[in-house]
Amino acid sequence: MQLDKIVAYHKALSDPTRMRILLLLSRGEVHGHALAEKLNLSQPTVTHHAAKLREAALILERRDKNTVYFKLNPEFIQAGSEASLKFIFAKGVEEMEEESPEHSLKESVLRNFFAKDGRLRQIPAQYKKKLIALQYMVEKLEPGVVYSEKEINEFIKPFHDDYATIRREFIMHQFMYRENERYELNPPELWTRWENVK
Amino acid sequence: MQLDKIVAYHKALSDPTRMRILLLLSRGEVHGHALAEKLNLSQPTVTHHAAKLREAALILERRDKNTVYFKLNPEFIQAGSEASLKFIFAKGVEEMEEESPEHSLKESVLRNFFAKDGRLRQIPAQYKKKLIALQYMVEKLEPGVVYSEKEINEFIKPFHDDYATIRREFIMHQFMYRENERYELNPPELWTRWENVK
DNA sequence: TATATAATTAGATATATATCTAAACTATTG
DNA sequence: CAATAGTTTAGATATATATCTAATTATATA
Repeated sequence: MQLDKIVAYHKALSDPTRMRILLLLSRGEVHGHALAEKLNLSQPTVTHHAAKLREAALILERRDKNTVYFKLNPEFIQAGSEASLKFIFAKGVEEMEEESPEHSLKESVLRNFFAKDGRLRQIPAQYKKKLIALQYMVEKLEPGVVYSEKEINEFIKPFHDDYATIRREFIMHQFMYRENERYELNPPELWTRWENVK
Repeated sequence: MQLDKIVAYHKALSDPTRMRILLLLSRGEVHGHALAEKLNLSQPTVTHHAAKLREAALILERRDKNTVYFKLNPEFIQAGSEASLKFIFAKGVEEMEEESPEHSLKESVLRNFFAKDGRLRQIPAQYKKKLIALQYMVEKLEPGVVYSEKEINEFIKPFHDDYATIRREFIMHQFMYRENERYELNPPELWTRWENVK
């Protein structure tokens, strides 16, 4: 299920009146007039909420003579709940897409911004290019190792004198995280990817 | 969990931006600035959504220097989902409360509105009393039996001549339901209870 | 065919909320 | 202490929505 559906599901359930309607329906079919009566609401208000619940497929209806009977659609109520959890906890299911022929950009940045001795001539001003340069450097750090701020500074200095700015950018774009002066590489899934920049 | 909490839970999840924040957090801690950047939103907007998620206890925060890191609170995300389903499907858990000393009212209505031969002198105008009279009659029907409209009319006639009105009231207040001219008693949990009338 | 009943639609109103910019606050750093 | 960076607060705006009354539609009944 995709974002919109899941949001619609929660929107349908995010109103106390609609929740009470569902509770009333849990004992069996109830018609519109009876709902209005039991909730102390006008019938148009019930129609309004019924429409919302119907759009989210949380209730079913049948008509007999003039009267419309509502009942729960339990499968969909449950399904929405499950889809929602799956969506949130779907760690990295859908993010490992492209890695496409933008290699060319990467190569040109590495060629143009880094000298033969490996020093960074200047910090790229263009966002995409800056991310490429940062990622290039950060990939030379050891995953899992905890660095002190001083060690990070020493690591950066051979690339560029303005180690403070670069260290900050490492944090800013999620290449690293920091806790009590101690720095550690983030898993690559967390990095802000230049491939994803519009 | 009570209504308000459950509604608050779904409200927190009923916005696409907040859903995307949770998705980003599912890979690990992310700080506010990075969220704003990845979602293309201003930082105040991120603060706004973070507050909503925090109020619903769906995320946790830690501060390091100037930076606030967010992460999921998975237990509460799951708990809300479960509580929500339990609430909706809690058939009749909490509705079997009172049955209190209002017996007096019931007795007085039965005494005053029904003659010794069992006929209903008149349909009570007062809502509460009308419900008492209707329930008294309807309790003489057999649960599970399917009646034709004609049979219902014949059943009512000994009580009162205006069987059409009374038959309609049976449906209206959920004592019975109707499908294709066939009438059947509803389970008592569905009846509109005079005990619950304000 | 006229009346009655249940539901829906239309339109109005009031409240809520998602977003932004600008200003203020809180640490951190030089 | 001055400047910087990340966050939060305040205030404005635009959109969404829960509710109501009045009018309309749909179906049933006399």
